[in-house]
Amino acid sequence: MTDASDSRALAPRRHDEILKRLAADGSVSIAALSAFFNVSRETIRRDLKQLADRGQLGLVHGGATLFEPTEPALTQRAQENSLAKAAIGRAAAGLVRDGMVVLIDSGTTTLAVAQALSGLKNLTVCTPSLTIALLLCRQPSTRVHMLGGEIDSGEEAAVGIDALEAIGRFRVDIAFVGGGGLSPDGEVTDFTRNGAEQRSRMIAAAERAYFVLDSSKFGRLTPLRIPRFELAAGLITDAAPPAAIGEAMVRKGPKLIVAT
Amino acid sequence: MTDASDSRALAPRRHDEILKRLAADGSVSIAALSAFFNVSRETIRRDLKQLADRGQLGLVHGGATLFEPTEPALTQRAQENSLAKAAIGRAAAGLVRDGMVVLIDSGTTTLAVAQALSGLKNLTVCTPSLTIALLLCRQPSTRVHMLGGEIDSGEEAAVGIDALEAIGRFRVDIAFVGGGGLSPDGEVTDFTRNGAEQRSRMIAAAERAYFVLDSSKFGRLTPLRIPRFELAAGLITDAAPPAAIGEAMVRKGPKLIVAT
DNA sequence: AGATATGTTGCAAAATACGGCAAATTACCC
DNA sequence: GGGTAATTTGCCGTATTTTGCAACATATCT
Repeated sequence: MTDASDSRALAPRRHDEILKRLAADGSVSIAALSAFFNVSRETIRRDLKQLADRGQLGLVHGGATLFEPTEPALTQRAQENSLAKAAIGRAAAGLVRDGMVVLIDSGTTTLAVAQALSGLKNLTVCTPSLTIALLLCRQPSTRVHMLGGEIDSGEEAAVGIDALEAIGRFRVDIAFVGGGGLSPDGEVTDFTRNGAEQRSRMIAAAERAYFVLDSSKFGRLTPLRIPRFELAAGLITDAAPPAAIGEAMVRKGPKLIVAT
Repeated sequence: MTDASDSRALAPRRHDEILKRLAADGSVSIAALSAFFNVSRETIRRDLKQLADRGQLGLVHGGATLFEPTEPALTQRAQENSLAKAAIGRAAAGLVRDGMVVLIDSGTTTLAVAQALSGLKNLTVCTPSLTIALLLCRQPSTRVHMLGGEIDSGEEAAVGIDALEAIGRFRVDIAFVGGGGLSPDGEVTDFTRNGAEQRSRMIAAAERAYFVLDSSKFGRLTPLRIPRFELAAGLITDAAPPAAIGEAMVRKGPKLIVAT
């Protein structure tokens, strides 16, 4: 209207400016933006909503911040469903014998598995998880091999090329692998391409591989299938999944193991 | 009330700042934060509670501290001579600039260096130490690359062939390397063949390499010379070594840097 | 024990989010 | 150029969230 200075271009001009400010400051406020553009708060809110739908920022009360698919912190995730995870850990540890080479994926459920291994002797453990490596290297008579590589700060574990290559160098007796969800058609899926590939290689590297997923993951949809998922020996969980999902998975190969 | 000019503090913005300060100082106080943000103590308390629920910090009376699960042996060693080590850490961090690639060896003195890096941005850090990797991967805008390999349970760090090879893949701006002792003839020495070789490669991989040794190591005799030790740019320590030792070292190449 | 500082809770005020609806602008067709 | 449909934008009322205040319980210090 009366502003006329640069109101010539419409929404896209605002969007560009918003993203610019966001990149500069880390966050933007609706009040400041509406004052700057001489438009109403609702308009800015709609702009932000559009940008949020496109995944270019994250909405918060009063404005927006850089999009961050922040999974909850590891320490908190470890406590959610901790009873179920402990049960899964015990069941998993029951499959391990003294002297085995064990591959343990990153994640909170696998951390519970690691904690349950304390009674065993002469294990060789490979893991990409900093937390698990630290935990187990303090156990006497356990040899730990850390899979190196770039650290994902959310998982606090190595991901990427170096970790992938390192996995291939091991002959593993038994692997415990996490996942992002168990899809309705009975497949374990993951959040990222890297993660899916890494887990796939873990399965391939192990004599026997077990997924460990707590029941909150049932039916959850995450974008990527884990290749060669069906080579896994089984899925260890804390409650029976819906019949349709469980049967679909068992038909593809992996056994279903419900820990109590 | 409405602080017109001041960029209105979105709740998540406060959270970011709180975490930043926490990482920098190790602890934050409610009084200081409420003064800084111009909000009431209750608001800060609610912020801290949320962050604590997410496991991102630990609450204490009057504020919050870094959440530290359980780290026995190593952290205990880190306490010894901690004042000296902190000084060394600060001096070392002063040599680092935003955006550098930093290689940090395992050990308690190097851990102090890692802790002192918190103010810097866009660092890429390589380390064989589980503890340092875990610490720094929680820092925003810091990329961590864990050197993989078999974990030495005393050092809680990767040693051996895999770590040696991984070091060679990096182009490093600056490296901070530990050692077992500073021998009477002015050379840094180590306990094990593997350790000496690993440290040697770290020196070779870096544009500039600095040893970090606290003064308790002066004159200590450990069995193995660190090959190519003289390529290091300097030795950072907390007190001047005996003149004979210091002069012997400086003649071989490395400068002597005494932190205060 | 007394004094000071901190934590906790309930409640009210302010700011913000969300939906519906009308006005203004733009695009489009004839 | 006129007219109509579609989109954008602003305004309003209500629901939700956030924040500050006050009163009281608890902890810490001297």
